[in-house]
Amino acid sequence: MTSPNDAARRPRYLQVREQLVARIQSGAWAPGQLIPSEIDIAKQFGVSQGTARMAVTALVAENIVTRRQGLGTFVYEHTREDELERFARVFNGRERIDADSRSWQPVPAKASRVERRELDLVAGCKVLRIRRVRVRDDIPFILERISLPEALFPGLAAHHELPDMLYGIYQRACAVMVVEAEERITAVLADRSTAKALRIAAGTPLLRIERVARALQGKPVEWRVSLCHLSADAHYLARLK
Amino acid sequence: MTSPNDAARRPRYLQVREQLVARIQSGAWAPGQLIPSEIDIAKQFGVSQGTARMAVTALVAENIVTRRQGLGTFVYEHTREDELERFARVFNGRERIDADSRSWQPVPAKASRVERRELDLVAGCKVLRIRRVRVRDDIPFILERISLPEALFPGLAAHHELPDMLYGIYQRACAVMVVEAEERITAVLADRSTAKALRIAAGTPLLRIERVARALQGKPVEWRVSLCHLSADAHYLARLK
DNA sequence: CAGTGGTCTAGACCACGTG
DNA sequence: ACGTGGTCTAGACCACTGC
Repeated sequence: MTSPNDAARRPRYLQVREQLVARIQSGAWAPGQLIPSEIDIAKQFGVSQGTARMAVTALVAENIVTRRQGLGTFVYEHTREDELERFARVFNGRERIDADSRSWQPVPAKASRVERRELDLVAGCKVLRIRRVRVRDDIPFILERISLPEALFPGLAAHHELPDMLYGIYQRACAVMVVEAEERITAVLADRSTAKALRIAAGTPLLRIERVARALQGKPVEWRVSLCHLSADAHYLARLK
Repeated sequence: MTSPNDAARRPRYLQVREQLVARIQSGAWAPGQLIPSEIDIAKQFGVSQGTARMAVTALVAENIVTRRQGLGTFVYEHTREDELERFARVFNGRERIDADSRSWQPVPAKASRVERRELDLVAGCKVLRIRRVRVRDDIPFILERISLPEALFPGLAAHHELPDMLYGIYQRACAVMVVEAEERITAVLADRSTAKALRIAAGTPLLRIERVARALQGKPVEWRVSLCHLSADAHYLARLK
């Protein structure tokens, strides 16, 4: 049954979707937590199971929620494996490269012009900066600079040793759920300091990957620039559909 | 009602999906053609509209078919705009770069070892090779080698001038529908002949993009290697979800 | 076993594009 | 006005998981 004075004529299932997002965003439903069954959702919102299901399906498509048959539907939780699968696009032959990383402690600073633009911040905002080298079999191959809006990541500066995959930390320690990212890729030559950090010759061609990661509502929450020295048959893999 | 002796217990909607794919693959429904309405499909296969709809939804997700509200559902047709949107990932600032191309006529040849591996061909198979330079404002910026299994592209060698976007031609002239692709990306230095073709200095860093495009059933139908000279704020854009 | 998501039905009405 | 896809209902049974 559709109510007579329908709010802006938005489909019911999208309205339900929005309410569900709100509960997740508010933290009422924590990462990894079981959310109500489709039938319960239907009852709570006064819609049929089919409509509740459409709402949940939308969330699944956005990676906000995960369905497990026979178990239930859970708030998406970043795991190491998951983050590798979704966000680590550098491969060695057919194998995904998983790296270790050696990072400096996050450093607070006033956001630069570029940081303000990429992270959608106003003048005067502060950021946390992380620098690190990612290694594979003790061989450094990615030099990385990461910037985060300080306001969204309270307490992160206290972390001394950060893991290689960060989005689990963002989610658990700071309640920031990364749901998508864009990467802009170019080819550059290693300058002297980069070459030194990666233990290669200056002038070696590198892949420069600039990523902006976004949370719910498309809010940019991380800007990172990675300089990658790809050996032999290593490459960045993109899927086009 | 589900029949008692259900074929391999595959969901009905997937069985319907398969039948629809078969009709498209056979050419019974041509590119751009209107396919039967969901209600007609439901009647033809003896299922409800909901089930027919699930089958069509699966095809939409695979880019095999396109829904247009109020009009109907159509077999996917590669247009220039569409191919740009889906497959041209090189941008200049926020704008997608659309190029012109100057191509040599396709040349038949015996498939090399690499071509056999990438295109999944047996020894002795032949390929068509296309070489071209893609230009923007009369400035060459991509040098490209393309290999196609000759068996799938009869008559293509007769084409003298090929457009920059090829998948429309593949589809209309050769009934090959590209539905997905993978790109492996690395950074390389321009060698002498590449530098000459792109009118740049040898040793300039280039983006090397190696693409395998696939048709229905995951069959590889095109292998291409692009060497891209990206100026100023040009870049390759990847979306991660 | 009970409860979940996954599939499926047989309807209904709405929103949209074309004639 | 008509036919399309888009939304929605109120059921049903199946397949899977954990207890």
